[in-house]
Amino acid sequence: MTKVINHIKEIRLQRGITQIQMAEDLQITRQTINAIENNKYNPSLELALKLIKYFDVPIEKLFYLREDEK
Amino acid sequence: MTKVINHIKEIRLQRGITQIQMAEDLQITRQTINAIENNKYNPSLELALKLIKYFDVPIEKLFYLREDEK
DNA sequence: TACTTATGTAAATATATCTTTACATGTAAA
DNA sequence: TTTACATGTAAAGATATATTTACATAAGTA
Repeated sequence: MTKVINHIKEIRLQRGITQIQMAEDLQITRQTINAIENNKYNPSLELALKLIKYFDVPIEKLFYLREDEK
Repeated sequence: MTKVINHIKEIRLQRGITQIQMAEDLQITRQTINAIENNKYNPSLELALKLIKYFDVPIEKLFYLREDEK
């Protein structure tokens, strides 16, 4: 079973940005950021592309696939 | 308004792969491939990452954001 | 203590993504 | 013409993604 892993929280903290700031910058809700950081669900492709642009990092620094048991 | 543009059909045809072949390789339905190629909806992030891996191209060759009127 | 800020979380709701089944069209080959 | 193959499409249903509103906690500070 394949899962998407994200490193949004680490990168956000490295840069000293709050969830609130991110939510405002990206025009989404803070709860969406929080849910994604805490792996409640994956962002849509559109939001993922915006996140890549926002942090200006190559995609593999933010997201990658992991093969899991079950 | 932001839209996700994809170049899956072009790259698939360049490589001489059918929708049916892709669907089998990626373990999804042919209708999903077709719908994405014809912009009925965007792939999930998980499927987008699998597509990048499948074609072995940088993400910007497959997907990018376009700012649109309305 | 009281106040503020950042974060985690929950429920209800709306919309998006994907599957299954099915039918249609176009093209190329026998 | 008939057959096979690739593609487009539609409806119903399941699950995922995202928003809104609201409440909670922890840490830092006045």
